[in-house]
Amino acid sequence: MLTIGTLARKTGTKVQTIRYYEQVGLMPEPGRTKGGQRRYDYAELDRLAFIRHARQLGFTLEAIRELLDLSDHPEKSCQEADQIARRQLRQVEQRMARLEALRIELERMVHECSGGNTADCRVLEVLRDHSECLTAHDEIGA
Amino acid sequence: MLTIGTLARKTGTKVQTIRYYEQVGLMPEPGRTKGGQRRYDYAELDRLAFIRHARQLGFTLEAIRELLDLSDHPEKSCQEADQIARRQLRQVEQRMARLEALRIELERMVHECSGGNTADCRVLEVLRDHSECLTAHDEIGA
DNA sequence: TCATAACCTTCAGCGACTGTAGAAAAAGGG
DNA sequence: CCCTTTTTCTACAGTCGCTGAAGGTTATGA
Repeated sequence: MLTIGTLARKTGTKVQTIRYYEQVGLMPEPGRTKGGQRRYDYAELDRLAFIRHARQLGFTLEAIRELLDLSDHPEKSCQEADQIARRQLRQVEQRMARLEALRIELERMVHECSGGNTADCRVLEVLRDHSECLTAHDEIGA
Repeated sequence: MLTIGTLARKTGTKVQTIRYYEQVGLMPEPGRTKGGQRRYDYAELDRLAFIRHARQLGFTLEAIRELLDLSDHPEKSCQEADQIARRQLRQVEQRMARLEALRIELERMVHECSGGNTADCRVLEVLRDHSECLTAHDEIGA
């Protein structure tokens, strides 16, 4: 039987995060000691490791919920899990494309900065005048 | 004199967002009609355009606050603005590197999926067993 | 037995918005 | 001038995925 702290250490998770996962229904309500402390078994450790790994790959908690559900039903088709992963891959690719556009623009800004005073700072100038941008970067929060 | 809605349309911002920027001190408190509605002039339009453009380039509101402050003081050195932009560039590059690691892992997952049932789904399998990963992806929220 | 480490619940806060409710103001047409 | 519609107002709750803190209780090892 594992305490929440042990579980946290083994998975690189904060204790509060585990309780949070329980609160939002990603982790089951575990057994308790008669004093009210949570006690976990290895199935729950595996589940948490799964969640953390999926988080590291950028899956949202909602997507992880679906993946866990699929994982709990081995007779279901793999297709759904595959689609969730593909969706995630597309999102990562899109984010990368957007970041690349930003990177180019930022690079141009800092390379053109000659180091005078802000009155003729290229960085500020570009920010002031969008039309100076080469690339379109319309969406915020890439 | 521009209404908040006009300002919103001209800059591609939501009306609430403009009010939010005012609340957090990024936008000044504008003049009001005797009925209490906000009225803006072109200086405020420029300021909002600057903010939105910087947001599109991924700058945080805190960084934008600094950039606006520099922009308001043309006699200051350009160096600070340059450093903020360089910092942002580094962050973008770091995020891209992390996303690239994720992309590789996700691609491998979906390519290996053969389409059976979830019992032997590669996607779920990789998520279950971190040791199957080629790359390290330790930080969450790339 | 007792110190202290780990645990408990509850709630607030982060960043950057977004949405909603309910009311008031402005603008345009008849 | 009146009426309708659109816009604006304030205030507050919700989003995502945690994280931290306050203040109290339980478990553990010496």
